[in-house]
Amino acid sequence: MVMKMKENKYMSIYQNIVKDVKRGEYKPGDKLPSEHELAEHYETSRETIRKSLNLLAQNGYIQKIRGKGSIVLDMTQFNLPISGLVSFKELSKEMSNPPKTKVNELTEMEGNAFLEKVLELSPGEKVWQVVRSRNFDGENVILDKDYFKKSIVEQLTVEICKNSIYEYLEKDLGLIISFAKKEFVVEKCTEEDYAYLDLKGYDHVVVVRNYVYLEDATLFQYTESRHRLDKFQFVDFARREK
Amino acid sequence: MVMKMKENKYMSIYQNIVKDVKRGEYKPGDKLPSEHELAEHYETSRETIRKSLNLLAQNGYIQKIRGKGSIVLDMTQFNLPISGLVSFKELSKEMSNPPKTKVNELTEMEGNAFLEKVLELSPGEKVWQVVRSRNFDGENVILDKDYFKKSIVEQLTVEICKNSIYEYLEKDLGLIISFAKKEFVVEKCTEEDYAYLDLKGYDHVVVVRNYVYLEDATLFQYTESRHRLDKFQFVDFARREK
DNA sequence: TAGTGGTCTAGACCACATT
DNA sequence: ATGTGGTCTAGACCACTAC
Repeated sequence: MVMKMKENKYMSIYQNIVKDVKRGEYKPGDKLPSEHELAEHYETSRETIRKSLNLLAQNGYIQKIRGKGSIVLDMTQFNLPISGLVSFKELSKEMSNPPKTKVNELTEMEGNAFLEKVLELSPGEKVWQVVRSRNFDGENVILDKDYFKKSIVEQLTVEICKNSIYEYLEKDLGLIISFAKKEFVVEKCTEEDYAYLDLKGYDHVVVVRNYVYLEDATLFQYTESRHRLDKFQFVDFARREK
Repeated sequence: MVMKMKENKYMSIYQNIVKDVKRGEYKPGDKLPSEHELAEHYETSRETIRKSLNLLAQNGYIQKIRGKGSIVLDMTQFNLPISGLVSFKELSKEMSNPPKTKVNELTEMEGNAFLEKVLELSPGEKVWQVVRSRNFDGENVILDKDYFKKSIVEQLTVEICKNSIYEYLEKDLGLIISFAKKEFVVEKCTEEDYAYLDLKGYDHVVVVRNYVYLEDATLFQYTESRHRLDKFQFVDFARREK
């Protein structure tokens, strides 16, 4: 779960309670102390506590019930909150057999008609193209095609692409990813899929199209993640918004 | 987008601004009035306005930028917020050629080993099984298998299943769905898929497993939605949580 | 009746962007 | 310096649950 270290009071209280839940201090089915008690314990106001608890609810840790209290949910039911904006690196480091990444292509190019459309490029605008395959247990099962606006990401090296591009963007460039739109669809394999993936006879792939936006609402990245059918999985935790 | 009519101030302000955005009162790229101005205009406190604006941001209508203001996003980019908990009925009514639903099976049964596990049933507990196929343009492309705990949904008729079960649950039974976990995966077709779907030669389906919880955090429904590969689509809008 | 979470207020100070 | 959104406070009243 992506979570910045901010010294906000409500954020640190949130992280504190998450820790308590993970440690088993609070077990599934238990009730948290009331908001009033928590406010007293953390020496803060109730509204601040409520901010922390709302975060816990959003992320599937608790369920708040009016008149009763906040009940700790069974997070193991929601194993791996892969949902949302989690990057490949964060995802893979939780796995026992970590995958290997191979950088097949890293090219600076002008946007073609397709890219101009999906990245809202101005004519002639330059982009980085990164094509990587993800190897799990000796098989290439995911093909990631990333496109970044060069006006925002000026430099990119094979070394960076081998590790986490997002780590580079966030830690080194200071870019802040804010929201993303994902589209899931199944498509026939392309020549590129045949070239870079071990398809094992499958002739379709699950394609995840990802449009990523920065804090100032500018679109800066388009990614196509192409998964061999039998290796695709996605988990989503959705809460009814209030 | 599911949105209850509550007379909460922040909720009605939210709905008001949504209407303004949809009417074109505010256009993509425009800035909303500042929180201070909105508070004055709606004769309320700034915190209440902030609640409304946070809802707008969560649902992809605006992007809030510190020091600058709240910018209206281009919702057409995020066409159909299918994300989250939207039901089939809500989804289908937005389509030009509405699909037909056929109820293949409606049976009251005891939970087998599989259901006991996914629905956390006590031994011998009864469930409703509903098997429906969704017909788009003359082809059966989705097979929905729903399981409801009988202790929560006592009665169920073919008539209800033909329309929206959720409408019945929420409007008639007063059940409130609170959150859900979805799993996406691709699987080989079963005999049932061959029986109820027009598979057009495809031998795999996209399976969406859906675990639905009520307001008091009790699991009450398990659904398996099986989509013919070429007809599967899912859109997700994810915002980095704060 | 007492305790819980949900909403709302009127202020305060802060971090950031613009001028 | 001014204006913006982000955090935080100390209260208030309400709706719901439990006893």
